[in-house]
Amino acid sequence: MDPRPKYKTKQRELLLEYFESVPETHVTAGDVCKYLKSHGAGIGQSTVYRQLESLVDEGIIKKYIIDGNSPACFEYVTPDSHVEGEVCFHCKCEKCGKLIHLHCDELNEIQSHLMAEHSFKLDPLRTVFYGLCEQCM
Amino acid sequence: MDPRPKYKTKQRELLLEYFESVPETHVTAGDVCKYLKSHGAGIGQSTVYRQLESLVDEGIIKKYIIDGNSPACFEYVTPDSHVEGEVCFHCKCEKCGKLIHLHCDELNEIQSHLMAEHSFKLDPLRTVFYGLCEQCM
DNA sequence: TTGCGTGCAAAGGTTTTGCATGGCA
DNA sequence: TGCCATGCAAAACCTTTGCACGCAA
Repeated sequence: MDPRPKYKTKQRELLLEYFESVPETHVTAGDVCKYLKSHGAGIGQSTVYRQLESLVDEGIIKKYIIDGNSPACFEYVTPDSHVEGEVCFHCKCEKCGKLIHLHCDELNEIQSHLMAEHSFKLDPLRTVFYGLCEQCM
Repeated sequence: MDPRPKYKTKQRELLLEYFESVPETHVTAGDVCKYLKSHGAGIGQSTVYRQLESLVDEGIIKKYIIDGNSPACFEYVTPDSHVEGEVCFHCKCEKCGKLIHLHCDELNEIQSHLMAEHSFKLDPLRTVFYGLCEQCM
């Protein structure tokens, strides 16, 4: 969006390192704080929140709002997912609360279908499928 | 699903009346409290939250999470969207807030697909597709 | 040197919970 | 009568903000 000038700080590097070390994983702001603290590299929580916001703006990580009351989830956007344009969908079990994320081509068709037939541009970042997982059924 | 409504209380009726009086509108828990209070029928806020949760479970109202930090929105689901045997999906425009009801066989395939390929039992009552409507695109 | 980034603590706002009381069936 | 629902206040929770200090460029 806007190429805002950024300082390269130690805290920012630590965050990036952490995210790169856990690809395909949803982490919360609290997770980040706890992890860094337990590794002797504690960062102030306000810094974590502020950096997360920046990284989202820059498109380096993605923010997911799974549920209004649980904390927001962040996930590293691997460089090759830009190329493939792969969409990630999320399923949340209403019973056990488990979060499942799907990379499925067939589900991508939902987007095309909604766009073509219903003129609706689906936002995979916000949309979550609720239901029951295998164990809870 | 499960016979959720147990008692018919005055507070529950007030809430239902209110929602029926403002169809096609999204209101927050705070709006409900304020409205009822200004009409001489104040209800404890915990009751409001607890009833809202029940009504959502029963499919009478829908809950929308537009943004993680702003309060959740609720909206009355009109009875005609409860056409028998038909599954109703909901799309919510993130920009103008418009709610779109979809009765589409193709979308029913999503359920089958999720069940067959991902062992996930989709709950159409709870699930909302977020995105942008035609006008807002 | 400039001014953004950081960290601490405190505030902010929404939602949940504990517990005694009240009301439906 | 037996439970469930209610209401109040307080707690819990995530996130943001104010302000002084530190650090990158």
